[in-house]
Amino acid sequence: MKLSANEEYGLRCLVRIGYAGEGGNVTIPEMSQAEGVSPAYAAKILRVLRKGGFVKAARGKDGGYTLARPAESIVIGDVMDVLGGRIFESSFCDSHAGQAAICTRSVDCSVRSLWRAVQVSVDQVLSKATLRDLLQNEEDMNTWVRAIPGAKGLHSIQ
Amino acid sequence: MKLSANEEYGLRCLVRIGYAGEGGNVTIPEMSQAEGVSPAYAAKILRVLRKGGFVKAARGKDGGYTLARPAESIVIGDVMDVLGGRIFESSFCDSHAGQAAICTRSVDCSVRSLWRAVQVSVDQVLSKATLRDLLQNEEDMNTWVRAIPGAKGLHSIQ
DNA sequence: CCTAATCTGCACTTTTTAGTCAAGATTACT
DNA sequence: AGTAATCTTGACTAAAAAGTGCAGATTAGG
Ligand code: FES
Ligand code: FES
Repeated sequence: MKLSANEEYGLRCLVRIGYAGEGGNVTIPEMSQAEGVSPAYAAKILRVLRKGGFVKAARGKDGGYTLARPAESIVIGDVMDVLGGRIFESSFCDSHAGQAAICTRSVDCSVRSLWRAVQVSVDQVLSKATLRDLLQNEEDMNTWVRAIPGAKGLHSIQ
Repeated sequence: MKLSANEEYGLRCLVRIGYAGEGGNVTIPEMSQAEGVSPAYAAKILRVLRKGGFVKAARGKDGGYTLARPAESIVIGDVMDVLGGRIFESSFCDSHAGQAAICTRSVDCSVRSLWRAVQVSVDQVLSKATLRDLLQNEEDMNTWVRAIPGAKGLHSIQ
């Protein structure tokens, strides 16, 4: 249950494009430099974001990437789904099925229930976060996080 | 942010051993059969659980695996840490640092703040779940999940 | 039309994770 | 002691994810 490289760099690139603001565009060499990844790799990640409909690219001289829509309409949960998939997908239990009583695409599996709970818990945070929320500094972000309704316990973030 | 094979099978094996109850032991061939993985792979996973201190093994004829301590004292969060690591580890931002203003082991990174929030959110569920909780059927488990204090929104689980 | 700056697509290599194999060590039973 | 059932270990192979390379397409500007 770790973040994949795709998720990490993908989100960071998206934030960087968001920073450029309406009309401002960011090129692959710029992002490569800023995030410390190779241009080729940045390009690969950007492709995923583009195919996901979060950014659009302009080719040719003076080209680069821009947000495909306003930052406040880009939900981080959706971005993460595209970049790295979900923790709990029901297909998982089908393909990784065992043979005995529990965990056999069983209608009665407590483990599956737990995964679902974890997924819901994550969604609770990621579905409320938009790119707009990330375009602020860490302190403001922490304030935002503490304000997530129903996310008690997150108060432990300092 | 997907479950790794280690996490999935590891937890399932642990549950299976838990089912055997105090004194009851489960062998590698049995687990292999039940979970639909090869004996060798089951052995590899069990080793992780053993080194993590969750199960203990008895060798020789009539050997097998037993819980190292009572199910209610085995916290699933701890098991997951051993099986697959955590979503947000502060070392991550050091090793994957970029070079520009944001995300450079920066003291001011909103993305990092979000990862922390997600981690806390997951911990909220996994630190409250013990193996005992998993040794019940899915329906009871769902009831348990809904009762997590502060986990509003999890009510959407049906 | 030419050039330089840019994105695009796909195939490739490297690294990590998943999964296998085989030889060895331990124990219960006779 | 001998045998069969069991776990233990480390090295091996296979698959997936991460990361690279390159030839091509697009655009702005002269
Ligand atoms: S059915 Fe998927 S974990 Fe049990
Ligand atoms: S410092 Fe780690 S994501 Fe920004």
